[in-house]
Amino acid sequence: MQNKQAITILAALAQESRLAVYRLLIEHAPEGLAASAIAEKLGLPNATLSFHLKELSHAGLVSSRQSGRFIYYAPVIEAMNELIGYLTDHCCSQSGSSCSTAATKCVPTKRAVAANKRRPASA
Amino acid sequence: MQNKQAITILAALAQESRLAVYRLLIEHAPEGLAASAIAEKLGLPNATLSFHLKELSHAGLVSSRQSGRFIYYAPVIEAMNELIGYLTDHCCSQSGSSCSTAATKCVPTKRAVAANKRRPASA
DNA sequence: TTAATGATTCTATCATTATGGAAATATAGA
DNA sequence: TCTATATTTCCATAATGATAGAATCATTAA
Repeated sequence: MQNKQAITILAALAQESRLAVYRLLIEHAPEGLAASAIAEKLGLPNATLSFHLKELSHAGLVSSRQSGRFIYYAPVIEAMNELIGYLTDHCCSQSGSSCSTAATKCVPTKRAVAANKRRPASA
Repeated sequence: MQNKQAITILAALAQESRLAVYRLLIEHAPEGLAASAIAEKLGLPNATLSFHLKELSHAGLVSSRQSGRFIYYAPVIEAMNELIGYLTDHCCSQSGSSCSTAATKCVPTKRAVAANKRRPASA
């Protein structure tokens, strides 16, 4: 992960509405939710939600796929895993001590992967 | 972890200088570094660094301890662990699928804990 | 107490981001 | 086509954040 990319991701999440959107999408991973469903659940105006979804997409935190008149947004788990690595890697490496680090592994089950393939969520 | 706290932490890290400071401190965990050492390594003016260190402290991401004329800053690992949990918990819980999640465990070794006790880094 | 060093606060300026109404752009069904 | 629905873009306003020089505070040694 690059420095700029990490900042983009962190900035994308450092906003109340976007953080709420992301956590909502995490719950609904891997299929995701339509923009209209997100707006309803979070009580956000369409324009505001669209603005925030663009930010999240640009950061690579969510992907989108069109399905009829609906656009489904889903979280990109790998982006989060890379961010966590960027933030926690090399802990204690410059001191006499050391840390035991373990990357977060939020990996969909085989069943979930299959479901995702049936409705792919490409950016 | 509370919503507001997560946003405070994310916003603190979503800035180039602060992210660089944090990652530098992670490398130097658990003892940390003096403000002057951070400023020198990152090429930041004192006033600017002080401003950013205050932000990181306020977010609970770093702690500080005075030692003579130096103030040492060290990362608060537990804050990062809580943030990661806040961002990744309940993944897939609302869909038919499920995720295997694993919290990052950046835990100092016994030896590191002992070293930290000898030079405590209280906020 | 004086001088030197480390660190923070004050202050003004500059830059970025959030908000949401209104208009514009798809898409699907009749 | 025409219409309703889903979503995005445009835009102006408001709010927040970053920067760093200068002044100030804190600590230590002489």
